[in-house]
Amino acid sequence: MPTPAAPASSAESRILAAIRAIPTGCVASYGEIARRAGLARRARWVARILAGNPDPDLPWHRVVRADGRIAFAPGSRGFREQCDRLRREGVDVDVAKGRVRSRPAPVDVDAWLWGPAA
DNA sequence: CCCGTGACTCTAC
DNA sequence: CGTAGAGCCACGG
Repeated sequence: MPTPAAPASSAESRILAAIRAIPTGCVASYGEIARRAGLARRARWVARILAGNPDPDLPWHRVVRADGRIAFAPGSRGFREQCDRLRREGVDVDVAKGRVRSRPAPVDVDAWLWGPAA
């Protein structure tokens, strides 16, 4: 066998790579990550992978819903940690709404990524 | 094999 | 800008 820590599948590893590719201070949606990994319509799968992801270095906090909302339940531990991590990176987060506040989503950008407020 | 579940998304109202 | 409903997909019982 190659390595005991080998990825479960190439698809999964592509998803993880897409998440790691999100620049600091930016966020991307589950669906966009899936799309980038060549797996359209697999947003829920991305979520499932994140839920079981053991890698502490993975920037999971940069992944949010398509509308910018935090996927965790408001007030939950994951919710607070994600808000906190994003804010530390300079992302403008509306904690009350549980949503990333940013400039209007650019439709023409190849990467559906929101930057920190220019 | 059917059914319920979930860190989702899109369309309608 | 907010809620409601249906669609979607992988997974476990």
